[in-house]
Formats: sequence, C-alpha cells, structure tokens
Amino acid sequence: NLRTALFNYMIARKSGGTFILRLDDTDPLRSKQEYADGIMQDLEWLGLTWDRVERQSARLDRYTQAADELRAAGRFYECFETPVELDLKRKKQLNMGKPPVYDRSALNLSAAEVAALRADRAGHWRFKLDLERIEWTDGILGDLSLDAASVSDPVLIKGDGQFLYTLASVCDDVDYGITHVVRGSDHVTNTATQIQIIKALGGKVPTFAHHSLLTGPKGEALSKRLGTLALRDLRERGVEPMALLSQMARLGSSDPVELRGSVDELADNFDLSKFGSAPTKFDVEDLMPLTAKYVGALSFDTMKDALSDIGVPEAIADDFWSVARENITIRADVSKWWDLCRDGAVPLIDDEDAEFVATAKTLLPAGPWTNDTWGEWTAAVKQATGRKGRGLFMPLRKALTGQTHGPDMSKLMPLLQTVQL
RNA sequence: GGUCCCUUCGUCUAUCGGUUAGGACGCCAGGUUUUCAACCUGGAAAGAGGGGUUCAAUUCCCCUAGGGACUGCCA
Repeated sequence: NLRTALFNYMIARKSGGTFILRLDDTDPLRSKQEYADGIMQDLEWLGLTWDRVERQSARLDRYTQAADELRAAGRFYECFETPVELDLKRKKQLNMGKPPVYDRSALNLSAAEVAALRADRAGHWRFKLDLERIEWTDGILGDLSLDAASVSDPVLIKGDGQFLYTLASVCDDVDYGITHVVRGSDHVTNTATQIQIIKALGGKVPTFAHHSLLTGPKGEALSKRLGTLALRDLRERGVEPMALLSQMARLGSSDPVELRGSVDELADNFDLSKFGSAPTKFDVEDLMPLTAKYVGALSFDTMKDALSDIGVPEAIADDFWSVARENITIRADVSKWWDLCRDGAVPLIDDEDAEFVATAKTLLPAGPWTNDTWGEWTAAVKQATGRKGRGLFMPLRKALTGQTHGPDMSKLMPLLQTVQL
C-alpha cells in the first residue's frame, strides 16, 4: 500500500498534479475514523502530504445519479440471488469444469417475477458488460487485453443499497478528472471492467499502470508476513522514513536503490517505465543499511534532544555524536555507546593477549584524556612490547570497549567517563 | 477449473536477432589507513527446460515446468 501511495505521490508531484487522499468509506460498518486517522498518521510519518481529502461517504447522491445513468443506458440490471445461491452456482460451474462467471439469469426474469422477488427481498444491481475483448495499454505492463466473457458482471449496488468500491471509485475518477491510475497488479482484472463502466458514464479513460506485487525474500506472498511488516512495526524497529521511501521508490526498477534525502529528490528520477512486471522480492533487512546511512548523516542539532534525554552531558554531546553516528544502525543505538562511555565495558581479553594488556594497563595515562591520548598510549605500548599494527591496536580496543568494532579510538578515548580495565 | 501477467548473476535489473550478456546492491580477494569503519582496485556470479523459425535466438513462435494475481452483494 505504501508503495502504491508513494508512486502516486511522486507522479503527482513530478507532473505538477494533485495528490488526493480518497477514503473509500462507503461501508459504515467497516469505516471508522480511527482507521482513517491511522492512514493519515502513516502518511504523515512518511512525509507524503496530500492536497485534499475526499470521502466517498459524502458523495452518495452522486453515486445514485451515476446508477440512474447506467440504468437509463440499459447497462444496469437487478438480481435477486442470495449469496448462498451464488456460491452454489459457482461451485456447480466449477464442478462441470466451467469458469465461475455469473450466468445472467436475472436478465431472463419477467416483470411479474421481478415484482414478486422484490416483495420478498432486496435486489442487488449488476453492470452489464459488453462481451467484447477489452484492450488497453498499461504504463508498466504494456498492451493488455481481457475477454469480458471471462468475468462476471460486477455488482455495483448491494442488496442493502450500499454502493460498492467499483462504482464509487470509477465515478470519482471521472468527476475528479483523474489522469493516472497507478495501483498493484492485483487490480488488472478490475481495470478491464472499470474501463467499460467509465465509458458507459461518458468519462475519459485514464492512463492505467499496474505495478508488480512484492513478495517475501523467498517469493512467498507478502500477506503471510504482514503481521511484522506493518508501517507501525517498521517505525518501531527504528526504520527511517527516507530509508523506506528510497527502497520502495526504486525496488523493482532498473534504477539502483540509493538513499535519497527527500521524496522530491526521489520523484525527480522516478520513471514508471523503468519498472519490471515480474513479482519483486522484498527483504525488510535491506532497510537497515539504508537506515544506518541516513542516521549516520543526521546533524548534531537533530540529535541534540535525544542525546540529552539519555544523559549525555551537553559539554561533550557534540563530540560524542560525531563518534557514535557512524557506528549505529538506528537512532536508539546511541544509548549503547553512551552506556559504554559512561560505565565502561567489561574488557575482552584473549588468553594470548593477557600479558600484553597487563603491560599496556600500566602505561595507561592518567586522565583527563584528550584526542592525543590514544596515540601517546599506543606509542608507549608499542615501544614496551614491540607489537605493531593490528596486533597492537585490536587487543587494546577490545580491552577498552569489549568489542572488535567501533569508533575511532583516538576520538572515543576522551569520551570514556569510566574504564573497567 | 478459467482468465491475466511473469521467468537473465544471491537480489533488483539492462539487452528492442549478431554483445567478451552490462550495471547496482551483496559477496570474495588485494590495496590504502598506526586501530574499527570508510575508501580504491580486482574477482567469482545469470539467460527455467524442450521444441521450432532463422545464416544467427537471452531476444520471435509453440509446449512443459515454475512463480504471482484475479475468479466476492471486499477493496
């Protein structure tokens, strides 16, 4: 969903268009304000700003009018099968090896039969497809076509009078003058029937583009992993919006995935035609290196408050950030380095280095340490032990930080408030 | 069952009949840096399988296999 929104956002921004957030809320039971709020919060977190919001629930009159138009054009007919009956029909067709397409038996009802059925139950309304080959050129998939006979006449109004997504969205697209419909390829079949409805309503058919769907790293449907891939989860894991956006804007295209500073920058080089049509594998873990890169580039001013929150003294906060920034993945990781600076680390000393480290310890200068301390100390240790290079530095790094990786030692030493060596 | 789309290095992809099949990320190896990282250079790494058409097929056609999607009074 994010990818679709992002594509649309970028196309709108790049072409000077309008990005409309449309809430498909025709079903009052399933449409709650909190859901809409959730969507808007996610978009805000990502920095995808919309130019206006449209609610389908506010346009019911318009949909009624559109339905009347279709009826007048003879493209709309009332059906009375119950869901159970329809289900049974489908199963029967399947059993006979036939496609489960609605048989249009409602078309054969006499006026008297319709009257009788109406008295008994509420009918639902279907759009009568022209049984022709529907063709269009997709912005990503190229030339497509679908035989209308292979799909059922779409239901546009439910028995309870509720308008369905297909009618409402087509109607909106026509009224708002939508030029580009960019969505997942799970909608290609819908597109075929929607083209006919748009034409029946006298609207101009927009440009359609269907992007491939993402799968997990092993090619499995993403929906199976959705539990851990919600935007909210990614946010909690510390994934940075720009990392996510950078990934989503390019994954599946022939452009390399590179961290960009803003959505506008991403939009500049965005080109739908560079996307492939095959399902695209997506690995959440790929987001972490991008996040690390983004976080590493964050200015001290941006991090100032966060650093003060974890107790970094103002006097050394700037220096601390410049040391920590390149050694963390997510923002929250700074606290690990601050813990180390504040409390020291349990020394990591290999057996063969025990004697060496003991010697080094006796040569450790008294505080306060400066940027020169590391150089002076290692020089003294080098002279005393004859060690050099990696064999000299690594054991000292491990003794002081308890780790094999980390910041530039000369810059880290002055920041160590405590040493457990 | 039907319909639609798809299949090139591990991953995302380029190639619009003739290429040493290119790039990016990742990976490996060197180099550089008095540490970590970064950086530089180099390297390994691919046309699902089978038939055609053609002087020539990754490219065009067919079949098979595999993947994705749709097949709702959901969106």
